[in-house]
Amino acid sequence: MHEDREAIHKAPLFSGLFAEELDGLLIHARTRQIKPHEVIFAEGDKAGAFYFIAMGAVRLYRLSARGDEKVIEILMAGSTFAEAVVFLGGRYPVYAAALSETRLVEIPIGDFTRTLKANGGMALRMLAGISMRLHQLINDVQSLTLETAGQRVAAYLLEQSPPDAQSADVHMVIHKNVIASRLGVKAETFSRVLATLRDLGLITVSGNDIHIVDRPGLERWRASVGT
Amino acid sequence: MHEDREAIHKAPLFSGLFAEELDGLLIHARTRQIKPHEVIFAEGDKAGAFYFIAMGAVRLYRLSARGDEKVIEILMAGSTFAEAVVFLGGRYPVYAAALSETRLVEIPIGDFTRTLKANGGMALRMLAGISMRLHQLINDVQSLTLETAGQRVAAYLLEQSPPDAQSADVHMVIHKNVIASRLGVKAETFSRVLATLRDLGLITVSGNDIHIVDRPGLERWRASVGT
DNA sequence: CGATGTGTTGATGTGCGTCAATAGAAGTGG
DNA sequence: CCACTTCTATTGACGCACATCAACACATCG
Repeated sequence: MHEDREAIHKAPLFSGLFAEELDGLLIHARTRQIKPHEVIFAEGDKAGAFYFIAMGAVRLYRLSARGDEKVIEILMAGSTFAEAVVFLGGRYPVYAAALSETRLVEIPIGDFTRTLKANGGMALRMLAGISMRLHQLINDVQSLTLETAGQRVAAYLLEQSPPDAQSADVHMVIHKNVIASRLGVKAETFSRVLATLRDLGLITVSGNDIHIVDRPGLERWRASVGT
Repeated sequence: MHEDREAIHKAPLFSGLFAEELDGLLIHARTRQIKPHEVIFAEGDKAGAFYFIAMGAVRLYRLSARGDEKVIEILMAGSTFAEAVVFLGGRYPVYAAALSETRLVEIPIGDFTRTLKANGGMALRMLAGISMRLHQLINDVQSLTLETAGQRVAAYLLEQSPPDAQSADVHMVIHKNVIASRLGVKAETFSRVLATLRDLGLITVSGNDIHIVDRPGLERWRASVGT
């Protein structure tokens, strides 16, 4: 049926569904091809669907009154987003835009509620997924208020690499200003932090590839200084 | 059965339950009396229960490595909290402490999952509740990164009063440093912002009571300046 | 009435944003 | 394949919003 049917079935939210249930959900689904920077939906838009990312990447963000942007979340292929919108009065609470050439599967929320009610397991998986994002946001709030810019950047590098490694490589697929905004930091500051980490011999940078030379050292730096 | 049974039934999460279902959930519930400042659970504690506030108030917070505190949420009587913990690997992601003399109903999560699975409506209400808090946290993240301290304080005053009123009264039941932390601001700064708003004739302050003299003016101040 | 806790106000410091200039990297077209 | 534009990233100089440190005013309470 859908070209991305298999990939969709692997998404956490849908993984427990029977084939027929999934097909039912996808009956009215359609594929959308999105160009880089193209806006998928705007904050305040009437929400009629949620999305699965078959290919590409998406950023969710908010705009301030003055037009400044804060990236709330960066999503890669295989993720779903805006599922929770079903419960938020039918308006999207954020903007969504493509970071690169992206293929989305747009799933109308139509009778999604009914599906959820009928399928207890799916409701639980959705609760699990939303709870994790809740937890993530709590972490964000904490680090935005209690940690320095340096600590947030260090934390980002650390969580992008396996916890128990002595050294590791981080490949930044997306533009640095997007990552910076996600971390609640200006691009310039992000750049400066990487520079000091490089000068300390904790990392090496070449283009979009960061090599963490001394992971334990980076952890220590994060805990102690952060500046 | 439970002395607070009626109040519990009014909580959003439980309002749709049949009497027997509620009773089933409360079989193993017990009441806890908590003194001001007493810690209910700590971050990282093994999570065995969630809570209903029958009386009093509770703050959820995080601690930084240096011991600084950020209040994530302030909860009043009639609210439930830590429901989502069922889906978070069994550890509380925050601290919880009483703000005043407080009576809690502690509900073991034991067969909560089973109840959820059986009762589709309850799962949906829980999804709705968690989604709202998700939305709230997105707002927090945005205002922490894109708004000034003054704007956050103004926003707080505005959301504590009816939207369409010309003037209004805000009674601050809890200590100002707790509110300040909730807003991501130091107590001194909170105090200073209130002082400038007073000097501008937008509010008057007497003890824990704030009178908003000119709500539209406060909205305008928030939008324009915030400093 | 001292003691302890909570809020206000002043003086000073600083982390990070802002503004600006430059260097690369990448894409475009002849 | 090379000029030319355009975009992203880096680095420096500077300023400001807010934190920090500190002194004081006022409560409340034993």
